[in-house]
Amino acid sequence: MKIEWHDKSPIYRQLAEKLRELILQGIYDDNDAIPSVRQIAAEHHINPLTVSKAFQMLVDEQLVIKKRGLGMYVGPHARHQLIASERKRFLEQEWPRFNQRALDLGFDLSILIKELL
Amino acid sequence: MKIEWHDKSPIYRQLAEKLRELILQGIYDDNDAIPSVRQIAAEHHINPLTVSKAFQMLVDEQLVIKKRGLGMYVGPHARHQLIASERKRFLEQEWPRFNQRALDLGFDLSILIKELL
Amino acid sequence: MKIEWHDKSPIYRQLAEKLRELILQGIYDDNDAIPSVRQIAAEHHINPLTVSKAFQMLVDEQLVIKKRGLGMYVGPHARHQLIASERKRFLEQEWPRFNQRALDLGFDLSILIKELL
Amino acid sequence: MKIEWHDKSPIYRQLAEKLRELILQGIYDDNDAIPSVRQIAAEHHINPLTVSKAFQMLVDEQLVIKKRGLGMYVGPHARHQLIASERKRFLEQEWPRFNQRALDLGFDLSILIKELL
DNA sequence: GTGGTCTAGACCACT
DNA sequence: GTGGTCTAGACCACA
Repeated sequence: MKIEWHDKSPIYRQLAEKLRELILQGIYDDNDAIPSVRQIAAEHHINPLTVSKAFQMLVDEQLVIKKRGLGMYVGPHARHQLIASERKRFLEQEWPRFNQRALDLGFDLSILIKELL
Repeated sequence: MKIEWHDKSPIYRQLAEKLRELILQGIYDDNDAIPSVRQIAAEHHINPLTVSKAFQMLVDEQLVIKKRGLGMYVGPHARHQLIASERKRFLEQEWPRFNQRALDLGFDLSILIKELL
Repeated sequence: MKIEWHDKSPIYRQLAEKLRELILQGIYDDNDAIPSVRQIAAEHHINPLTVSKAFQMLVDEQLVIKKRGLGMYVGPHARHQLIASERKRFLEQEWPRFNQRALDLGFDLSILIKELL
Repeated sequence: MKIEWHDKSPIYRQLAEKLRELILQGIYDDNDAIPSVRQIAAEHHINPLTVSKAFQMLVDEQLVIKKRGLGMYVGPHARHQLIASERKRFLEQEWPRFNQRALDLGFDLSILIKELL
């Protein structure tokens, strides 16, 4: 879990994406507590405000719940919800776009897949 | 060849990407002259400096050659070079990343492909 | 570190060259922060965009690294890299060209050198 | 004698420099006729106006003489004059600058020269 | 605070 | 005609 400083996507998005990944993989399970803003900020040498911004994204997506005075917690059905929404996005957006791209470059995906096995 | 004004990616990148596409498709063939900065700027209601910035990217990638006082020309092996580099990037970066992503979400790509047919 | 306004070479190149020099001499050491675009612009009475252009060159050469929202930093091995590339260019290009030039004009370089001592 | 279109120095300067070189080496000797503007323009696919501009530089330096209705001729003492001025420039400008540059990069010119032998 | 993008308009060198 | 450079000023995202 490293931060790419040299640009690309903003730090707070990188962080949010990584937290989503941890939830998706069940490393942070439903209802688990999440490390505090300060903890994460110190660990990655990030400004705490930036960490907050990442958390806010997750709160807005209802993946994470703020408990006043206690900290952040993974939402009760966060994992299930995350898997569902990601699968939807994959099928509707990533897959067709990727498929088209492969065609444009003259690749036959079914052959590429067979080579993987 | 339209500019998406509300896109997140800057105009000059959009423009560069579209020019790459035109070269890739052979619409601008090797050694062809490319419409002038001012022409493109007028056509799309863009500032000439913005168009210049797009061209500069392509010159840096050696897809386009400047001839002083004359204008921009497609590089001698631009198309071939472009196809090669794109295919390389696809195989080394996009394909593995996409494949991993599908696995994480529990998709079997070979089944998805069969459904396409 | 002065700007030559009446020089043939553009300001942004002069500036880039001067920054390279400062890195080469170790005045800006590896990983150091570099004065901000606005600061340099104010100091030399240059437009910030012009300064940006200079920095962009250095970023492209991987001598300088951008940290989003924070500023520019000298790359981790910038100095070493700079010395190596300059020495290479000297031996491969400047030295043979200069040598040929001296021969054409009928100079014996080894005599010139002795006179220096 | 090739033209570098991809930038660097302007075409007319490149051409003038190359003509100077030919005179210096005695390929165009004193009082010789020089190929016409049109001839050179056709040979190198250059605009005749550009060739004229190069000639004008040489005329201004009194290396070349225009004979109305006849064409361009190498000046009567062109070669001698050229060698003298180039040698002067070499000693006063190129040599010290090159020497300093070598020092900055940590090269010992006298050793480099010995290796040439 | 940082840099990134875009504009409008000016002036320049080159072909 | 071509592109290159520079300015002044605006607005934006990011940390």
